[in-house]
Amino acid sequence: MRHRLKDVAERAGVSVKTVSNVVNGYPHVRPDTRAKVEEAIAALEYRPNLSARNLRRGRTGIIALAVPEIGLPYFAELARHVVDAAAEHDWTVLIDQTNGSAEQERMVALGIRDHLIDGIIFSPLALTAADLATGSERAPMVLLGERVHHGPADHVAIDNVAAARDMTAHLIALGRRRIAAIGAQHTAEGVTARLRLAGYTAALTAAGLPVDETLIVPASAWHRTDGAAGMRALLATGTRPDAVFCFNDTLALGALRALHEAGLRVPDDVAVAGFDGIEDGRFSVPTLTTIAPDKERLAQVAVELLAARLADPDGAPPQERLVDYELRRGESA
Amino acid sequence: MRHRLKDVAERAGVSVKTVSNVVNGYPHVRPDTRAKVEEAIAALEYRPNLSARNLRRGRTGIIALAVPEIGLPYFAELARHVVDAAAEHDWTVLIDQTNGSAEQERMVALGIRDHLIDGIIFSPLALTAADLATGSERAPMVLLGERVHHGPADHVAIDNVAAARDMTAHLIALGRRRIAAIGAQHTAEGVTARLRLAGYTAALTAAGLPVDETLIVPASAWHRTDGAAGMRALLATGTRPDAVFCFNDTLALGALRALHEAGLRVPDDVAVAGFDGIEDGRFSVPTLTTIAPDKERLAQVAVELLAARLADPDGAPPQERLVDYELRRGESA
DNA sequence: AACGTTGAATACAACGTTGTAAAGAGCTGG
DNA sequence: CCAGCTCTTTACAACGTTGTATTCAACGTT
Repeated sequence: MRHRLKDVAERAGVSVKTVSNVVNGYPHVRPDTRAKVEEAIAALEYRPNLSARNLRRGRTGIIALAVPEIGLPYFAELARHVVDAAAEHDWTVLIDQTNGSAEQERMVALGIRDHLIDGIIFSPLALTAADLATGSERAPMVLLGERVHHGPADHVAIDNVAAARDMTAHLIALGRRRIAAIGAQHTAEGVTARLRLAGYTAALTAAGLPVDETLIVPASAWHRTDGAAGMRALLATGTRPDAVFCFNDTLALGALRALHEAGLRVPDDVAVAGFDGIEDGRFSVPTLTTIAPDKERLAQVAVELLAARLADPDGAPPQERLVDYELRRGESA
Repeated sequence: MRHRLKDVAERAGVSVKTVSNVVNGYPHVRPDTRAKVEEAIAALEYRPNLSARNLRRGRTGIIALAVPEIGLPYFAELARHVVDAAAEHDWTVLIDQTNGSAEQERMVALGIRDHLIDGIIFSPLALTAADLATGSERAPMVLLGERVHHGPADHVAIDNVAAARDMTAHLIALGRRRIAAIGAQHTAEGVTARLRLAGYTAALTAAGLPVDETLIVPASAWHRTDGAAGMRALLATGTRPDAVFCFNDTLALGALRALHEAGLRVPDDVAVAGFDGIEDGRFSVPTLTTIAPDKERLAQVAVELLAARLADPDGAPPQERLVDYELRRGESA
């Protein structure tokens, strides 16, 4: 049987509360008492029962990170940084996979698991502000990545429109004129896609270039395979673009693959740009030109916001924070 | 304020226990009573306090998955499958990052966080069987990936030696004779590395080929950057190999990159093989020939073993289970 | 009509912890 | 030597849930 405070107390010859005081670092404990208690703790290998502690304290020390898919490099890298940032607060991170389904995201937003978590960092794919309308009492939430306009929760993101505009402008500056985009989503859900598309068209328009609908390729998901399929579709039309802006890096890696199979050279024949700054892009052949958000900072800010909200639930009105990004040049564009 | 069983009970005009019975699906509840209670639950948006439930039941419904780094594709993909498999048991997965440090792994093994988790699936990098010696009472543990010889816990893995032998034999069958290996680790910790190296040398010996120490390149970590560095080091010696067996896929991707930078063609000049079957390898240029363990099955078996151990802690003696792998041919070898 | 049997609902205690309030111990200064 | 401190330790209750034992009602059987 596992040991409890009571067992430690009996062995040390003190009260249960004194042991609790030692465990929690309460200052007014005589050194010799403390020593006795610590001896007993060590001898019995006592470890607090967190369920009981949580029940009593009303906090669990666990925060959730909800992402579409933990297997995707971007989210995996993000998760790593969130785990690191949360460790600073002695928080444990529980990872929730929503698979990008509105259904599962709604469950997360509704706090199906609240009472188990103190707060949640949520990277929604499909949900809109309306879905997020806070019910009466819910664990504090920080939204990542999307600009859910004036949603009811704190929010951290990069400026997707500006970043997409920058990247497109970069391609234009390289002398490219027929610039395709892969990853458009015309559904209500594709918030990110819409923002990046907006930046793309803005840059084209600013440069006096036409927005050619046939160069805008939709992708329901943003996996490598979708990027490859999109690129193949584009090439199949016969009108070859001289550059492709993919709305994330995995799409871009898929596109690189399809271009390679088609016998086209990157960037000579077609320049390729991505978005997300994942590690893979630094080692692909060719290396990827991409928008690299400061993921570490993103995670830090998210955790900070959550901490503030936890300390004072009704403190400030919902915050909107922007995090820097960098246009990282690789060989692909 | 959040609602409790008591609030629901008052609203429905029944006892607290009756509400609890409804919540838990206890069969002997009259339909009209059940209806009243369910109405109250819905109206108050009642959700059970899991801390209290856990305290009472002695279970938390949470299992931990401890991996070196969640940002690495292999572990990210594995995590995805574990989360899916755990969902079948209504378990939530908490991901622990050990960063491959023996220190942090020991903490996990010692169950620093037990009492919060019902069990743990552990993919150790640095720990040996000795470190894992179970203390008196600890959450059930399933080991992943390494053959910690007759450790005290259940264990799932693929046959690393056989897989490495197969891959090396494959390279030999392609007509390669100077086959390098990247990823060797001569420290006590590198169990996996040692097994894969054993398979490699076994295949060479079986084919009557010499084991050339200068072709065996160590790598302290197995990231892309280490693979690139290893490959460069290999090329710098002046004696070019005609094939490279990298002990995991990220090393291989790094090696591909370094070969590309050196102006060498893959597989014409140098064949490259990896290990792990990560998604990236299907889209790299060239695509990667690799050992692809059945990760989904691996996760399923691990979860099953944990479930069995949880149901009956002292049931069977520690199990050793092997999971199939596949030599997946890509363009690189 | 008394009986056991089954079904439905309840009261109570317990899970292990910590906050509160209060008691005990040891000290200082008058 | 006692009043009035401060420091240390304690008893008790409470967090919200569920298992056990119990009560109460309704039913069919003899």
